[in-house]
Amino acid sequence: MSIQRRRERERAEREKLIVTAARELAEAEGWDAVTTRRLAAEIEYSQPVLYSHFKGKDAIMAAVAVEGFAELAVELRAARAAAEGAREALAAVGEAYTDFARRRPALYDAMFTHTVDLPFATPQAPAALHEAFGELLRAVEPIVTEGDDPGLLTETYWAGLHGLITLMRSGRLPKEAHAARLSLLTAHFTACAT
Amino acid sequence: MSIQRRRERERAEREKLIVTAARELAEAEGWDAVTTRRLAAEIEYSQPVLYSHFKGKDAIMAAVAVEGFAELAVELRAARAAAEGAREALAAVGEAYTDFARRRPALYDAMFTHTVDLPFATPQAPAALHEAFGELLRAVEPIVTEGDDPGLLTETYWAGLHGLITLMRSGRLPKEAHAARLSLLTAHFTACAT
DNA sequence: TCCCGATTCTAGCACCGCTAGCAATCCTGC
DNA sequence: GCAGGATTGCTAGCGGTGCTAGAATCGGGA
Repeated sequence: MSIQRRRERERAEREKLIVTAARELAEAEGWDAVTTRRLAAEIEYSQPVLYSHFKGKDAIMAAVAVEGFAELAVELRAARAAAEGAREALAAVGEAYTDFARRRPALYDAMFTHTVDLPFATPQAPAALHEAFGELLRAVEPIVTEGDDPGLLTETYWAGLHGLITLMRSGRLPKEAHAARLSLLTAHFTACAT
Repeated sequence: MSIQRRRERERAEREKLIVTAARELAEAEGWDAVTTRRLAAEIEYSQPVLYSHFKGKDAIMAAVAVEGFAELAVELRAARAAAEGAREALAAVGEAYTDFARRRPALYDAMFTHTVDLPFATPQAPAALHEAFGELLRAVEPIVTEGDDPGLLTETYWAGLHGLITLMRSGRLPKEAHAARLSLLTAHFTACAT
């Protein structure tokens, strides 16, 4: 009876331990440093236990990514709540988004860059993912002009943010002008509105 | 004398062979299939010859990427030349860009996604890279409103295109609405201009 | 106390990028 | 024509990867 419960609890704890260790290792040294051997050593278990919890390394990254979506949603919401007008809110959310990516590059990679076996653009996607996208949506909605689809506009704005981040992070865009590019992007999405 | 020449020529031919084989293999089966062993087998030489031409696998990818930049520049120029007005030209270039990425995903990855040891945002960058960016710039320039920097605006528009492509390719954005998102992006960059 | 089942580990597979050191080849000078 | 020497390309191997089969160990129930 209770023994079963205890085992399930311990198992859940160990799963959490794996995800946390993977995330910390990735944030400290990048995902390349997160090998199954290294991760196993970190949690002080042998390699195969990882596979009794997750299908493979990708699934572990996916679990880390889901954590990230929840945190991103919180940060975006805070940024939007702190801003005054609609334009300011969008700018604040854009800055919060790129700031999240800058502060947590490994987490961002798991969420948006790495190939990871998560359902994305479907209702089956994790709730945290929908929440994060919803925060973006709520920031974009007020500046939608008639005739435009809010969802599509949000996706497009999101793509702009994501493009800025990835191109900058890979050295393809100079870091210095990031703020200028970001405000250009936001300005062009809010222009002609209101 | 001439013997030296012949050797240099043969060496250059083999180098070209490596790059071509890498590109074809990548386009046919993706970059994961391009292992040094596989590539060596493809060119019918042993593995270490690759390292007498290139510092490593990344350098081979970089060489493939440079080929891609040249081709992209050509396609963007053609699209711009075929269009009538400034807005139509930008839309055409945007479509040509995303179409290039759709038709040549592996090439696009080498150019814009993969970490590759190429100088990018500096004058030392390959000429083909500057040409490709120049084509984008020439499409954006006519729609720049006063006060905005054309270079920065081009970078921002480029980031939008790149974000749309990568998020769509990784399944994070549904493929169906791509055309709608692309025209939204272009519209928001041309709005309030002229 | 003993046994059985679940759990965890050891050992190993096939692959990766990359390199040291040897063998064969080809050009040069006698 | 032929030996000597540099160059070239090969074989073999290193340390690493993700992942897994099967042995061993541990815990709970009879």
